Amino acid sequence: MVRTPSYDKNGLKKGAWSREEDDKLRAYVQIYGHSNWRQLPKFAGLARCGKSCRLRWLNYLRPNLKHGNYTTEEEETIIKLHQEFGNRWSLIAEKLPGRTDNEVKNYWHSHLKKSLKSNEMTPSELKSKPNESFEYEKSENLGANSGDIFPHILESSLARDNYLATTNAEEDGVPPLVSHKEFSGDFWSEPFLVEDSLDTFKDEIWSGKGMALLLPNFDGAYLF
DNA sequence: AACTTGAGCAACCGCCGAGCC
DNA sequence: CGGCTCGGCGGTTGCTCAAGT
Repeated sequence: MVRTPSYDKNGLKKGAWSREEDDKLRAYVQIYGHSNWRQLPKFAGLARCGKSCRLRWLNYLRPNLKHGNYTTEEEETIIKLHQEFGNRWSLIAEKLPGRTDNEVKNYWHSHLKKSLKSNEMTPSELKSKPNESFEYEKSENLGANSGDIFPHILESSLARDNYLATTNAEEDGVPPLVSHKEFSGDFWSEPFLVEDSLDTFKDEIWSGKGMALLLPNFDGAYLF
């Protein structure tokens, strides 16, 4: 389900994100924010491009994200908004709290698109006939009323929940990240550094004369 | 049991527009 | 005004795994 990690010619890592990288990115963004995605990986100690970090944050690490288990209401909203806006996934995702454009897009392509292609029924209509067999795959030419699509979707959602149960950091026995507010106070003698001062800050760290930057890691701490 | 196929989804790629100099 | 940088977006790809043969 994830790409094999590899390195490009610039030494930047590509492919699946490791738990450690997730922790680093989450910690950094929650402390500093993400005013500059291009510079972020450098300061966060990640061998990733800014775009990759941004995508990972937006699609997976951002707080309040929902995964899997699309409700009938959400499915209907997606269908309705897609009719209205077309492939404007970010626009559609805005109307679905906790959902990302990437997730909506994937859900559309893997579930709703082919469902609607062969069946004009709404999700609620389909769910009201849960015992009908799932036939549309075998009978693409049958058109409307060719089968029950959504039981298949729900089954898939449950499968994804199982997947999440084993990969979700919090459910993995990892404590939730301390919020930015909780870091204020003793954690930083200088809690927030503006972009300009970061370079100096970093230089001092690398030269060994500065203080160590401790970012929270759930197995300890990151030391720059 | 071994192999094949297809679904599902995370992540990458390339383009575009906004903002800045 | 033109060039550059950056963030955002949509399309596509690569990989895993479950189901089917």
